[in-house]
Amino acid sequence: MISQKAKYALRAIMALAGTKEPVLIGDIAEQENIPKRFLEQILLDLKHQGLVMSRRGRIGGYFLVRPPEDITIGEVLRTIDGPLAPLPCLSKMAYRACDDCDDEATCRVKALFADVAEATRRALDQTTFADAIAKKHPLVRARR
Amino acid sequence: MISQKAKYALRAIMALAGTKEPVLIGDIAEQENIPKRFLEQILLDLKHQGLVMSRRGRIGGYFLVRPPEDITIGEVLRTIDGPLAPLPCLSKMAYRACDDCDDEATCRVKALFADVAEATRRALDQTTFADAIAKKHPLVRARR
DNA sequence: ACCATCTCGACCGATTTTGTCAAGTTATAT
DNA sequence: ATATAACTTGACAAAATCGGTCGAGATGGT
Repeated sequence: MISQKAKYALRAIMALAGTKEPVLIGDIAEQENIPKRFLEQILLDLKHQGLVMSRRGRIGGYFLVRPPEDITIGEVLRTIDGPLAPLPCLSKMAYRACDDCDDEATCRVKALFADVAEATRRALDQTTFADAIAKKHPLVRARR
Repeated sequence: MISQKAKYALRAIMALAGTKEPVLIGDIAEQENIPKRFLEQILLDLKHQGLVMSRRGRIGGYFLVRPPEDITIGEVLRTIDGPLAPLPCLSKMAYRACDDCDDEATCRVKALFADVAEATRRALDQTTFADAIAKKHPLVRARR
């Protein structure tokens, strides 16, 4: 399960996907029904990660750095929820040894999850926001 | 990331995979370095789910109901960590509407995750414990 | 210079995670 | 029979995470 925070982040990005003009935090919050002060944090995280940019002052707001078809779910989830691998030792982007693993080379848990981790990584890093917008209505799904 | 509890459960099952004789909780706990009282809870959950059975009294212990090659990671993870879909509305086994979703049919978040959910489900439900034991050493991995 | 807006860090209650413990109940070897 | 090793249940609790709030300040268009 993804976190509520991640869900907000995804919705915020989709709210920005329609326009090139900066959008106010307040407008995104209202449109997507997200607590404003919480959304501020989220957008800040996305900004630090380089997914969005902001302009200050009057007529300020947030906007996407790249077009929606170049942004993957994986990037957003990693930014908000942290590593997406099932085990720290299987994370490509944020490798970390498991606390209780003495010999990673022969760890059966790691072996068990190797293919799973690869499959989910591929899925997450291949799905872009263009896909979501394209198949807005499940009944008229478009194949990529 | 899977929980520590799930990791314990997986290791416990692998500890049972070698024999048909009942294995003592204490022995599993010691061998796999799992807190005993905690492991009791975990095994109980697995038992309620029908993955393992137990015998009481002297010469008691736990043992697998099915052979390792018929037990998938998905079953264990669902038992211990709950639904494995990224969104409640995408769970096949434990469907639940998202709290904040007014129209599921046009929900862009759901659309975004449709393929991801399917990919991870397939991976989790196709990987069995036989696979893990087979490729204990990553260097001599066997293809299924 | 103004002021809407973004930025930063601290804080906070509720829930989940990761266990621990006590008091039973059950089965079986002897 | 009965002692005993083992399973079962439920309550409890410290620590981490989640979901969100708040105050004060920095920034930049007009």
